[in-house]
Amino acid sequence: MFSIQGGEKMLEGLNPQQKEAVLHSQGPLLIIAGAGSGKTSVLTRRIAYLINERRVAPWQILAITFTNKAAKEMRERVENIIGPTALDIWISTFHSMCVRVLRRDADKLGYTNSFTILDAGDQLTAVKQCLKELNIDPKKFDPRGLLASISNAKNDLLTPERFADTVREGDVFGKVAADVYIAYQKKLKANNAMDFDDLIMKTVYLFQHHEDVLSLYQNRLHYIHVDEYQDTNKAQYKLVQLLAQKKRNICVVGDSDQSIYAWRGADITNILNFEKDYPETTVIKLEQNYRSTGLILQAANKVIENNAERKAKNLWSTKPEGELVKLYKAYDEHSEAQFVIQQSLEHIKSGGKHSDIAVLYRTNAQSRVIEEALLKSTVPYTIYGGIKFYERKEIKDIIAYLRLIANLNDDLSLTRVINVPKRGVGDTTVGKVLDYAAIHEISAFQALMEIESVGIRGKANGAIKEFVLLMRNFASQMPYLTVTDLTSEVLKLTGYRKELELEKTLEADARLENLDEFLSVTAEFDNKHDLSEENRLVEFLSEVALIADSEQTDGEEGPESIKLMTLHAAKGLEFPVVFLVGLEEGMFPSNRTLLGGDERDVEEERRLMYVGITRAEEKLFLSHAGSRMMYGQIKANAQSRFIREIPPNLIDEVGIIRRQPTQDRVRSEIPGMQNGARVPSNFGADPNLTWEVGEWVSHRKWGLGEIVKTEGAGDNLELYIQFEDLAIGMKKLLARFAPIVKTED
DNA sequence: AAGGTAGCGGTTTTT
DNA sequence: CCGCTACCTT
Repeated sequence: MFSIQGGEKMLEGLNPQQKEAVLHSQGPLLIIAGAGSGKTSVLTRRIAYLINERRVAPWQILAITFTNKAAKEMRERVENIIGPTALDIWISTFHSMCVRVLRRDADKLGYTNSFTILDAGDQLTAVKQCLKELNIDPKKFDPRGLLASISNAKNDLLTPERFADTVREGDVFGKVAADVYIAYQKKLKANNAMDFDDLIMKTVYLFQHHEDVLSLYQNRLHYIHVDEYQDTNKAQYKLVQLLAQKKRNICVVGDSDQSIYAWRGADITNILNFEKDYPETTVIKLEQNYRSTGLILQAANKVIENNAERKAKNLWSTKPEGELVKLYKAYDEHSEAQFVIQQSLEHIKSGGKHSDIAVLYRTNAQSRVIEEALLKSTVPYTIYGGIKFYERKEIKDIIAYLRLIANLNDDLSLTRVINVPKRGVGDTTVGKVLDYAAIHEISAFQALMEIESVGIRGKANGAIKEFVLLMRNFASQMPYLTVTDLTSEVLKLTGYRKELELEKTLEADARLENLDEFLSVTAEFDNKHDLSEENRLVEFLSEVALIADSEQTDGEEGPESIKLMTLHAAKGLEFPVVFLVGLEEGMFPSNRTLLGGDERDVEEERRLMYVGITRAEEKLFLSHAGSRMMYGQIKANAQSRFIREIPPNLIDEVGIIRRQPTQDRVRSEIPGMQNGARVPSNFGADPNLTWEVGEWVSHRKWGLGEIVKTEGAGDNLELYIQFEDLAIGMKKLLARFAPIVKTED
């Protein structure tokens, strides 16, 4: 197994720079890997080489990635070279790695080792609760903004106290953020919960304050690899530095031109300054691109050249020039979608596969129009991201139940489920319980256990007693049940499933389906974990918390479908045919960026464009729409500056596709309105009109209806309208607000 | 306590 | 445009 021939084989087909990167096995190594330069091959072969030829034990190697998907792929590829030994290599994302460290030693930081992990939604809820407690008006201080400040502070390794010190005199928002951060962190700790940023920050803190823990990992990990190093934030940077400073065999791979995560704290200077941090660094540049045809690559190079803050680099390729980049100006977003379909069909007709094709856009919302068009076509598709499985209400509910069972003192989960399904325990009751808990410094669940002293009587009292009994039962049964059985029992005994079954609506059925889907997730977990594992439930919950939703579509993805995803989700992937849609000023670069007026933000968007272009292997289609519905209004956007940055000689411009009738447009062609005019949106009926019984009107949402009765006058005029659609029936509307127009009978 | 409605605000991007 | 929230009603 450990043969020298193996070593030669490991270098097979690599260019000199790639070989050097594989063989370099002492000291810091910085690999500047351009798009499509085969960096994954280099990384995997390097790891295999260390094990096979340098006889490094697999468990002495750490490889950090940013997504679970990348970790999985890396593990598979190393395994292909050296066999199952690869399973012992510590390959994981930053976050899973930190969870593993913290599950062992979080008690040293005052948390229990079974702490729960909060997702974005939970974080926001927690912030809102803090605002309430601190009597801060969420309208004046946007909870999302505050959360972003807190998150930034954590990425910069600022504790609440240190963050407060950084707030400048007169910075009102900062002052509030500092107060909220303190309350928020206190709340999380009381709930034994950590958010995503905590996972990294607390691990760094643990290493900095517990020498023994740090040494354990420093001594064990002889070789450390970090993929996508340009995406690391300050906390991640520090973490890597702490781990690597003893053995100093640190290999980082990245491309500053593909840094697209500044908005979540990624600090491009981490990679730019790597050589300063480790003066003995060897730098290897991988500039040969093996992915794209010549003209596509030229287009990418030309676009990225417009960035001022950048280290010069020029990707080259020996591939043929290939086809010109195709540019389509569509009439509107619907014809843009039609264009994608037409071209896809053409690709199939000429012998291509659906799976060759990817449609990339700036924001998830853009997928809707394209999906609607695809639904009516014969083209199979898979959307990545978008509506997220783990963000659905029913899934969050059942997870909250499981969390509560794992930790009865988890107030955040408790408040989520105490009245789901409806038990007659409303806001008022919950408020009293929480007040009582706060005064006595106990958890909400403990307060529920002494509900008599809280002073809740009647229906709520009985419901709470039943709830407490149920939860305690679950908690005591937890060690003997698989996660699947536990989940089924919860759904049954809480009446959650029953309630949905009785609803008999399409929506309820979909929710039930999702719950069944969730049960297959638990079943998969149970297959891999023995009942004797004490912390199974906690383990399951952290696994679920760390899954990125863009990854979870994987299992069920139709192999023969075109793929729709955001540009961010496409990073690291490649496709023979790529559509970049919505290339308009205001869409991409986005309005936020343009209004912000910060040139560095535009540069980040440009890097995103660069990422998009370099995903394409053979064909690249760019498109933009002359007009587009945005926020309910038709907007005409200029073509994106990023298109203009591609030299015209690389572009093959294809004519405008004529507008096609769509249902949306039919709906706006109400008699009496000018064709194409906008349907009233934010305001009600025309105030100059009078409304009489017997007249027919058209309502924006409910369609045609007859006025059967009127009440009041002027601003208070109320119309009783019997709508044609029986499912809608009669409605009472205030004429001043109702989005209605008159029709000619 | 629960259900409905008007008003408001929001849209990046994700571990 | 859609979805969420803060009220208002029952």
